[in-house]
Amino acid sequence: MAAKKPARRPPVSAFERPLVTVDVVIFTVLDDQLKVLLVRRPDVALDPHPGRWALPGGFINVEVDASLHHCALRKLREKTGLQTPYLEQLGSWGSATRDPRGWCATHVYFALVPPPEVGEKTAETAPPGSAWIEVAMALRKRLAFDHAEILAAAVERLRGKVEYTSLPAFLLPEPFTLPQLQRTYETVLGRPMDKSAFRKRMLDAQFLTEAGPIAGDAGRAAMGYRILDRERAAVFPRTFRSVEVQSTKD
Amino acid sequence: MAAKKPARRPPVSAFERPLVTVDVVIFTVLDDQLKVLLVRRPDVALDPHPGRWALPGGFINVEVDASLHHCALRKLREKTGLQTPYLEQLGSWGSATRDPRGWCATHVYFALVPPPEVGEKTAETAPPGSAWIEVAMALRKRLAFDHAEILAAAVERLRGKVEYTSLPAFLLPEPFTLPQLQRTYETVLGRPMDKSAFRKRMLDAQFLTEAGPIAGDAGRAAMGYRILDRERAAVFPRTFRSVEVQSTKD
DNA sequence: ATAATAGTGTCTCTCAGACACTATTAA
DNA sequence: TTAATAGTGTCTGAGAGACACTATTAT
Repeated sequence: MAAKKPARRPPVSAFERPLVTVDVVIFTVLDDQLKVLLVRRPDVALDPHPGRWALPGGFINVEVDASLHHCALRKLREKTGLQTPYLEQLGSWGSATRDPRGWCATHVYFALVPPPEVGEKTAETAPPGSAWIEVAMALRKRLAFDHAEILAAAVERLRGKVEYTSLPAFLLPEPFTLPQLQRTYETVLGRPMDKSAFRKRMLDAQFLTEAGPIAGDAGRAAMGYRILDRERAAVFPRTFRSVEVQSTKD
Repeated sequence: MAAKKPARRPPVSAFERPLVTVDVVIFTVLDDQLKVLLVRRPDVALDPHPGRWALPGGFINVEVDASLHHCALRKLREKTGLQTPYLEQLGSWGSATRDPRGWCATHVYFALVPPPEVGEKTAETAPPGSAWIEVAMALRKRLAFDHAEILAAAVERLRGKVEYTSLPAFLLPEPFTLPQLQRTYETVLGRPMDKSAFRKRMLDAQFLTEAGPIAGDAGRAAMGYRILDRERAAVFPRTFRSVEVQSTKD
């Protein structure tokens, strides 16, 4: 998609154009913790929030980005090298005051990726200037712009959808086992789940396909699975623990 | 929120700024049909889609719009005069090709409003140049830009959420009765529902408050209700007919 | 054999739907 | 008294959770 030089056109709108950015909230599960990829803003005085942690993102490049979605994929690729993440639009945040440089609207995506490959111990495998940070800790930091609010919304959306979808499967490298998947659910939701109910639910939802047994460090080998359709998550007919969720409403 | 004249600033981004618009998908139930408010684009040659039906919306005005949300509220107010609708962000659509005038991103909101007040027969009470159009018919029209795709996404989101939330309550003028609310659910979803299960579900969800009996045209008067919290919809622990929804998956 | 993990069977409780029932109002 | 609508009671079936059970592997 070659971008042509914009030809001369009459002005299409009397209004000043806002700044337009795309940010990506990239989640993974690493060391049994839900983590998010943050980048450090350049430590120069003319940057809006020098040295602060921020979500990866930046201005739309109308010359190379065919669409918002492509722009998000590009930024994700630049940060993680990944080609086929789970990527979903989260929403947009725009106001006169959220960026000191002017009226600015950002389109936010959220991505689920498997943890980075590591040599020995899971550690600093993030690109330079960026880091995988545990979500609760990230929320405690004073992030740049309104990124704390955006991150909170992303975490809420993730936790909410995990209650009734197969989203955590996208946080694992394939093939994975059902015990690994259950552990991922438990990490994201922060509570233990019943093994039998969990397995029934996953297998009944028909979104996995067997990929041969996988041996762990000890005990019986477990069946490996792959996601049938990486384009969309499976939706379960009920949420987990719907009863308790209701009763805690009071 | 007085907008000051933008002072001279150094350029903050080397990139050309995209066009930024806000569109609103406004739903109501009128004559037992789910309808959407559409506006006719001006019938002049320099308009991108002259004479076509489109979603109400337009460019952000950085002088008057404090935020995207305020912009959506303004457009809604301009079209319907309503102050307290249910308003939720649907998503954003942006690409190099969706608007012939240039790279354009639109932030789409969807609103649920009670039907317009009418003198005698429900009919043309929409503002000039606009009309309430039944959703299936609107989807069949060749709308301006990618508004057909956006409308389809809005309808899908609405129908999806209606299965497990109290959203249809925002389509009725208050106070309303449970039979009226059930009829609204049935209109939106296009299928009949069981009265007993419906009532149990609504009352158990604790989002309504009694507002005195309301007499209909015939038969016993029904209890009127108001929404307790107009800022958010109630979420039910299960979807309606989760069993059948599952079985139709095959 | 034992420890460790994977995977299954069974019981119970809750809730949604089906549907028949009662209640209230106007003519 | 009847028609029309509002509202309730009761039964059933499906599925989630609890938890005890069996299965498989390495040492």
